[in-house]
Amino acid sequence: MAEKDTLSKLKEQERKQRKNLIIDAAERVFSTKPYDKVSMREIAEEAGIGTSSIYTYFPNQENLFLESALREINTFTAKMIKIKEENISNEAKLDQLINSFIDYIATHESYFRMMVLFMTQGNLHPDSLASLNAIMRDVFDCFDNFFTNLSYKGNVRKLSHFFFATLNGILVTYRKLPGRDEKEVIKYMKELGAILKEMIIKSS
Amino acid sequence: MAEKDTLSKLKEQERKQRKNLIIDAAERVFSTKPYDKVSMREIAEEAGIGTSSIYTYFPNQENLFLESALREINTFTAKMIKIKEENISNEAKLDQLINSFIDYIATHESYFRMMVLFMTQGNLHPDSLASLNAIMRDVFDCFDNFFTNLSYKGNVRKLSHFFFATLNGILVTYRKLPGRDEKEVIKYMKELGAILKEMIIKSS
DNA sequence: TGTACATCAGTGAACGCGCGTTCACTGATGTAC
DNA sequence: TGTACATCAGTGAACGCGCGTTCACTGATGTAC
Repeated sequence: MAEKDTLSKLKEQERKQRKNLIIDAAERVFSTKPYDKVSMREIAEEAGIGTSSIYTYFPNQENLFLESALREINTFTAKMIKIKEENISNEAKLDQLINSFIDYIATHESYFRMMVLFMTQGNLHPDSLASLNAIMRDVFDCFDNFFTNLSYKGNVRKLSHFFFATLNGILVTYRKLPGRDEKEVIKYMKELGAILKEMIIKSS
Repeated sequence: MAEKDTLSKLKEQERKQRKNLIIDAAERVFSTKPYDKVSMREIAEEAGIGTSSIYTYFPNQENLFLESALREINTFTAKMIKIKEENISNEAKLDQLINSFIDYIATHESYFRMMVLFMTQGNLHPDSLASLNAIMRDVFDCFDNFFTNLSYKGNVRKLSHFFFATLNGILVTYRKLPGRDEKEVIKYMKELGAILKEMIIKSS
């Protein structure tokens, strides 16, 4: 009985590892083009497996994309927590948070676009939606914490929503500026982020 | 000679009218589903013509979608100019501007999503890109005007960019809130818009 | 007025493509005796 | 140790679908004489 349990646990672990290998491959593909141009065939090829093998680990495309996005969001949350624990002023933390967000999303655009899609579209499978909401709650809790430390006087959660929306908006709106290269674009996005910071500091 | 000219002018007008009829049909279809689920066949059916007839007036799908979006943006710009000319305080104007933007976009979601796509994707035909940029310049000029009247002390165009990004972000991010109906969503988006207003007023 | 011809918006059917997904099958590995 | 069997991850080929677009053609309208 106990042996059987550990055996099935091992199998379960193996399964998770292989899922992760596929997600790794997906991540590599996503970094080269917008998510909606990415096909199951391409991810399979990058992972070095047959296309149909993906379906041994993921029931369908939505699920693979979502699990991939969730892993990515978790990575970012970890980054945020690190910033929170740094030994610098709260204002400097806010500054770092904004700039990290911009840097991170700008280099992980597919995930960002995917998340926007998931949030906007609303056709997600209920389970998927629940996972996504749970992870987003973590992100917002993290934001809340920042603003509470800044002793913001209004509704903290609402400010977090506003904060998130503004950063999303900056990224969505100015990702491609005609005639400017990536570096310049990111620089400009950070300038807009600085306006956000100033406004929040003034409101605190 | 003169007759030929007027004749060809008439033809040109007719052509424009028919293009507009197709765009009308497209608008109706776009109001029922996200733009990326809309097909040429569907627009043709709504317009009561054969699918291939669309190609008499538009070279391809991108062009039809873009012209449709441009017409829509112009409508909104006209709305903004109307607000600007109202006989109310500058703060009230800002308030109206934000709320109109949210109302308008929330009920013209396809166009909004399309615009986001056009701006984010950057694969547009150069001519299309030029048209889009021209129209966006008008929009930003309009915003600039508002903020100049508020005697904003910083870089006005940059504030316009920030303003636009934030509104976009609010719309993109909170369009579908799980468990809330459309009315509640719009109300919440306006609450977030109010935060934006407060912050801008404080910065002026 | 009547006739032959030109123009051109509009058409339905078909083309070619890429996609997500399924399915019958393979072959390596583990298990039982 | 050897043999028969079970399991199951992995596979390539195929299915079915919907799409944007093209193309040869039609038929109404206008023009020339």
